[in-house]
Amino acid sequence: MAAEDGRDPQYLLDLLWRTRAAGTRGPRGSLSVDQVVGEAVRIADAEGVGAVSMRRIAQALGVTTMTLYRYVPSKDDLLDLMFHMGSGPPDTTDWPADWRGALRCWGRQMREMVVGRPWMLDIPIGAPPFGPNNLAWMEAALAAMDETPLNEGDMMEVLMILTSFVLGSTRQEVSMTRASERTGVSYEEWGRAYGRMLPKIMGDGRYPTLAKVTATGVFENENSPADDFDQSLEFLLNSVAALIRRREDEAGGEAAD
Amino acid sequence: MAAEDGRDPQYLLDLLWRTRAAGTRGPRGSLSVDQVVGEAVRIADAEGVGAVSMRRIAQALGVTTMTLYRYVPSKDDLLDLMFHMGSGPPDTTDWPADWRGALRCWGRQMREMVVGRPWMLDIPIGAPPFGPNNLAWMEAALAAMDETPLNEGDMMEVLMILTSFVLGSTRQEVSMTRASERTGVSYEEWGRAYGRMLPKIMGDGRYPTLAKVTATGVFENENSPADDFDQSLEFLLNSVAALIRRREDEAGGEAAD
DNA sequence: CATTTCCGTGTACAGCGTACACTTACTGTG
DNA sequence: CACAGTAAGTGTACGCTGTACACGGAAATG
Repeated sequence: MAAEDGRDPQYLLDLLWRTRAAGTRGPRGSLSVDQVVGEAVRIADAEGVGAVSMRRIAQALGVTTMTLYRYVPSKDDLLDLMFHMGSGPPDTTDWPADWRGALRCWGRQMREMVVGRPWMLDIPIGAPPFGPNNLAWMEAALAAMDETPLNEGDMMEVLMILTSFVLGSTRQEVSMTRASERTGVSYEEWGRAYGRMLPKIMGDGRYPTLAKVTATGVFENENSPADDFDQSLEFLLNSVAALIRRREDEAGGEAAD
Repeated sequence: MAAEDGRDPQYLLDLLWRTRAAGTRGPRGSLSVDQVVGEAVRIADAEGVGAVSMRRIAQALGVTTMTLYRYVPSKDDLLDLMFHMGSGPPDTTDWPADWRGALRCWGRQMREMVVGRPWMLDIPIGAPPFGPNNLAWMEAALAAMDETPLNEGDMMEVLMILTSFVLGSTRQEVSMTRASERTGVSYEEWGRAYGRMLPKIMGDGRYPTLAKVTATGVFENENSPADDFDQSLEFLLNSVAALIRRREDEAGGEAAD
């Protein structure tokens, strides 16, 4: 059956959306895709994505390894599913009504989610983010901007920029904390190793501006990652505010037309 | 020897910067770290990071597998090195002198680099980006902003936001093109599969805003990825310009003080 | 009941990263 | 020049990975 091929985009989408046909004949399966992916997520939460193996999942589920392939076409697809389902939808219950407050909550919550599940950043990009949860995140951000005079193109652009920023900065943050964990010694040790490197950097004249900037002590700032994140997020929200103001002016001009 | 441990941050930094002690006794090695990493990069360029294995590299270099471990402590570290060296420094020769033009070139060139080496996005984050090439990229952006009234904190923040944006949006772009490649059928097929999905999305009422936005046909826009990127980049540069204007005003106020 | 369908299993294979013990060849020192 | 001392490169081996394939048996339909 061609539809069983994991490479068929339709198949992966069906997997994501639980819309698989599911023939009526024969015995019912004892597991579900959610159980398989859920167990994989549990393992990744506990020991990182490197600890996720088909045998391991199967053992935890009390079945043989090959059984899993009745529910998931391949491990690559399983990883895709883990990414799509591991995120979960945003929790919008306490969000304020104004666009800026809502987007702020959106960004913060997204950061927290990824920081809490850093293995999501390790999953190589397979399919574009078209799962239910990803769409829910998109929906939340778009809904926040719906009341503004931004047009659809604007909204998509802002969404894209915010998403990139959140994932990118979180990625950087995780790389730091992980470097400490992996080497067993913390921030300070890394800082000292880096400090030993700095003279060479300064010395060889290849990075004059960087040398100047580091000399002012920007790297020794003691802000928490969350604070740094918030600050940059406000910067971006300011830009969005400016864009909104521009669109307001345009609308005003049209109305007067 | 403790320093030989790949987990020592100092060791990795030495590897990055080619500052290893290199005892004088005994036979000289026939290879170099650059050769090993270079071959790994060549394989990744040709067949993706998944095709990079120690045996494969060794074979291409005409040595046994275990020989590689004389130059590189582990495959994880090799991947780190690939990331750090695969990027190469930016080419600033044709960049304009004004900050905006320079940052625009910086962003575009960075995108092109990653699009040309998409496997860089597949390497799980190991160490923070403290290699010579990464610092060169930082230096280039900071140098562009050096003439502006931005303070050091501003500059680092802008650098961080721009980097996140470039990597994040490129990541998204690569995920799209790769999904087509992996499934063997192109954009259109994915579009159709997605189109078949859309009614369900519209129907279940969970994504009203998204439904509204997609209905306006934003997704059918035929802009090239590069155009979309440029547009968002300009948006961010506008924000930087606004920040610069604010700092100018502050400086003016101080001067009048 | 007969038949179709498909779940779950067992075995097997090719490939992976790398620990370890070893030979070999080179180099600086006595 | 001879002799350590040192490090380069090799070969073998182990435990792990993802998954192809063939099979037995249970379940639901006609």
